[in-house]
Amino acid sequence: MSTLKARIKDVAREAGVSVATVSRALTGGPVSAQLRDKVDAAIRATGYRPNLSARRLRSQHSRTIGLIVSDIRNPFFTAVSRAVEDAAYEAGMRVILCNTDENPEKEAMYLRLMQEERVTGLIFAPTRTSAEALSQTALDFPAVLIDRVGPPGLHDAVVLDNAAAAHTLVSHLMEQGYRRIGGLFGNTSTTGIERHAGFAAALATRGLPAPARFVPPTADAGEAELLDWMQSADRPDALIASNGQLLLGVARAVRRLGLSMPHDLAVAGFDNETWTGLVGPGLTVIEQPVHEIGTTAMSLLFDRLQRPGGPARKMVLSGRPILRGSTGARLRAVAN
Amino acid sequence: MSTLKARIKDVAREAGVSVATVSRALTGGPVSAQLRDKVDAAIRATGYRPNLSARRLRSQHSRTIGLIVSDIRNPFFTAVSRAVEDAAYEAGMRVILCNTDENPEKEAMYLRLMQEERVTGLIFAPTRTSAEALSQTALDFPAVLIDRVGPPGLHDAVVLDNAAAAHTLVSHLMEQGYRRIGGLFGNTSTTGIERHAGFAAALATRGLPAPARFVPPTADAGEAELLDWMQSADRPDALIASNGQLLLGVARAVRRLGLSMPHDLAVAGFDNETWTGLVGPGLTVIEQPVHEIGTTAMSLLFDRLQRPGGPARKMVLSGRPILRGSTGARLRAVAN
DNA sequence: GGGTGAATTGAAATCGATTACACAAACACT
DNA sequence: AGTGTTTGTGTAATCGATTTCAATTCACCC
Repeated sequence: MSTLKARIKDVAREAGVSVATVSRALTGGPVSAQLRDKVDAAIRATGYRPNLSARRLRSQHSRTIGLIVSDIRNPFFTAVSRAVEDAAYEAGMRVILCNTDENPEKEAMYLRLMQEERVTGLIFAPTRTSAEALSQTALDFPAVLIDRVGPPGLHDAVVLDNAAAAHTLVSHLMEQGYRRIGGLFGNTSTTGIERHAGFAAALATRGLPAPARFVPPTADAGEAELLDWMQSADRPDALIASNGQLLLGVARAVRRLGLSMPHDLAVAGFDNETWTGLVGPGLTVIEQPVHEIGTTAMSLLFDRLQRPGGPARKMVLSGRPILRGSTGARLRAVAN
Repeated sequence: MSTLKARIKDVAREAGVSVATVSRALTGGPVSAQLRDKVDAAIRATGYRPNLSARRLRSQHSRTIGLIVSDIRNPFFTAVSRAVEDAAYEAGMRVILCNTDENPEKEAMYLRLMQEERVTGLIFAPTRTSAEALSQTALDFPAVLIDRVGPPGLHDAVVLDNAAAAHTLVSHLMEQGYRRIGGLFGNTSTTGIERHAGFAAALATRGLPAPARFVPPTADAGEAELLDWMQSADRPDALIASNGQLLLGVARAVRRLGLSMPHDLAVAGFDNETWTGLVGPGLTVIEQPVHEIGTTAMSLLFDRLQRPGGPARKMVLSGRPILRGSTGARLRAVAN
């Protein structure tokens, strides 16, 4: 009954055995069935719960994995983190989640925290700046980078085939007849750069210009940028947005300007968030395998823990294009 | 340099002081400036990071708060958890996040985990079943319930004024001329019950029937239920959905049936998720003060930690109605 | 110049568990 | 019967920090 205060020593006294026996009963060591029953009864009687800090200290493994993302409110990271947490708890591990807000200082601080928690491993979506710094910092535990790549060869990684996905979207838009295709990219991560590369490469195949703007990856920034862009001279007639937040901003700007998709502006983007099928004619997007990204990251991490040596592995997953009305076929003369 | 292995003892040797002095330098105890500098230098030289497990074990406080929600992918909980985490890290505390999927067994298991982690406090959104069981279980730490109420007088709580909010939505619909107003409610939490009460009360003021359906709080369940409902005889011409997931399901069903809002069906719901202004004519919703719910819960928790005695406090926050086109004015004869 | 008190410092106890080691009993095999 | 092995158990060391307690220094004040 008197919880909180019961220690293993109390259980041992109650059961009339040594603390070692209680510990063994707890952790599945060799204990006779008879004593095991006594211990179980004593645990129930005392309301004993093991102290995980003591256990971790003595056993020298934390059974904890760290997860550092920019913002858990971003549905992409939410979904990934859910997959990571499920896999972790499944394996009897805890997760420590940290939000960096794309702030390199916070990233550095949380990396220190991970050391202090003696995490077993880390899953990390670094900003561009700290992805580079990551080559300097030696970590005491294996890390798997997700979504964004770091210095090659140093850490395991799970990423989308960003260039290919962007290429797919742009090709689709070109097939639909669009020629003035703009791109809105996040400026804090390597994904923005890679997606821009695919975007530019696709347009280059037809010798088309590739007007691009890099902004902070937030809905507000995306909305403001598009409002500005659509009122400028080089207004595009099709647009790709390099992540869910920017796509949300774009959808807001489109509504605010009273534009209709795809007639006034064709729109395509990344991240098949819950609502993308519901706005306007439906938004064409690249769906990222969010759950697989999380589970794959955990698999890589567990593999690495079992075989610490070995070369870094990079897992490249493909996105799935979901074509909807926002890029709908439009009969138009070859424009421009 | 040699990280991972440096213990406080190594730092002490390197600095030529005792471990006690290093500890005091670390935690801001009384140490002369001279020795403090030496210790700082030794810490840098050794790459020392304190072991939080050891620290927690000895100091007997974990500086950790637990957060148990049903599903972090629900944007409501995502936003609340972000607020909680920010407040916690601000106060130098860690957060342990757990997802229960509305499963009472998982809830019980995670409550045990909280005991084992010796959390300083807990923030918890219980299901209906475990909200009741909560009166039995004595916890070793203060808990603040959020979103959903437990047995009165036992724990601090932060909730929305659910009945009033639902009443507001229904009144608004009645003012718009709707008379066949249905309600779709979640069946796992007390919020569904409270919102249903406000819904029924509002309709009762005009002697109108209050057809209600209770379903699992998921988009799929909401969609399926509405598809069924709209093809039945007692089809409503206005509907309220008691949370964001159900509202999402409703929006999907509306689109799938090719209905137009509000002409074929007026729709109102809870949770002003990012996309609610973008679908159809915009969805009328009650916006919950998600961030305030999180910060208020943390405030209540910290207060409670400082003054352990005292009566349980229940903080009731108001939702903010956001009227949009999905319930837009419609000139119609007094129907039914 | 000696007594008083405050400020630093270190040695050792302690937090609550796991685990190395020793040992006893039971068992198997020549 | 003697030896070796396995199994179960207890004692005590240990993990890496904080904290108690006592000792030392030093300034200050009659």
